[in-house]
Amino acid sequence: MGRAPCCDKASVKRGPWSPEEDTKLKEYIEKHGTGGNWIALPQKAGLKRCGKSCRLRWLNYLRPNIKHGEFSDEEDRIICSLYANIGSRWSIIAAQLPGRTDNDIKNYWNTKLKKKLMALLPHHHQQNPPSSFFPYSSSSLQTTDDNNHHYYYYNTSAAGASTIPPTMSFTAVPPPPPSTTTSYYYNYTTATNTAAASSIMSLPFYQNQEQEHYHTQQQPLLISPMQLQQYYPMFGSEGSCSSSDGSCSYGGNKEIKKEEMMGFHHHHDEEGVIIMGCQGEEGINQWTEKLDKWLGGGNPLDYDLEVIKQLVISSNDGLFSVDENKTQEGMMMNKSIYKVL
DNA sequence: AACGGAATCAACCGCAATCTG
DNA sequence: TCAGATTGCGGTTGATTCCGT
Repeated sequence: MGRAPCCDKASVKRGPWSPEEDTKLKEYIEKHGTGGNWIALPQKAGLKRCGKSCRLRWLNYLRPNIKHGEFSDEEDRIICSLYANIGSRWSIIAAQLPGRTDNDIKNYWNTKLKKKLMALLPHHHQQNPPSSFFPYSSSSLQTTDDNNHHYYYYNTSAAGASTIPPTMSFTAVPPPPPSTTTSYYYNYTTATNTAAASSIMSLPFYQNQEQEHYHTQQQPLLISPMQLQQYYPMFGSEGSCSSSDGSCSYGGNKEIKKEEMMGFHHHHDEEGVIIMGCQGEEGINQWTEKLDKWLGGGNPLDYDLEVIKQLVISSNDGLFSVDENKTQEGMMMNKSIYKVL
């Protein structure tokens, strides 16, 4: 037996709501509540509408304290930061924006905010977008900066998670190393639960346009450890680093001695990627110092802008032509990277 | 003024999760 | 425990408005 339709489509009204229908629905709910049963509500309220339609109309338009109109810069920042961390889970994002509905935010993102961010992108990115499915798939991302430096990323978030996963991580993968060298990756672990995720809302996500081209080949495009500690206090992972010669190289041209990695939490994940982390003020300071040494500094706030840009251009929504060859190339690159670990 | 394409956004659709008897 | 009912969500559609020519 198939699923019963939620209502008889032939006998219910569809399309835009009239002011009279709005009034009926509003008055009924204000007087009786929803009764926990949207399916039965339209009949009780004297509406020839599907229960689903009533629910949508109430939640998106009629309920009290709905905010309409322009989104503020702060709201933009919140949306972008959350999108960068949890993807297109509009209901969760909407929960952080009082008065905004998931539908509103979704529409705003798809029609305006995404384009706004795209406008900040370097031209070549728009012409040759990298392929990825950040943040909830296990796939690679390749991109190229203005100096024709190549970057490879690997997202280690759980694929297909229906709720915020216990941990989310994003690993920046430097360019493939020479075949004889062990590669070094580093990783930032983020939110542990919805409460932690909600703290993302104040995460600064971008700086002005002038700052967007700062990075060099040695700088993965991520938020800084300082930011991480500020917003994700639980940051850190456990384990130990081991490799055949006790050292790791970064980007194929920077050797990181095993001793230098001591003092940080580090381990290989199931894919063989070295995950590093730190805890406490001292750990953060050490981490920052090491990163400066390993990576050559840079403005940490710019990391977010790049992450969000990658999200925008990788949304795979048909706005951009995805080069399948590059996708495959990126995947193969990552596989080859794992092999040398 | 007329037309066509782009932009906007309310509403719908289908699926998965959750609830309930 | 299970099947059907209901809810909630994200993707998509299509009517309307806007804007450039």
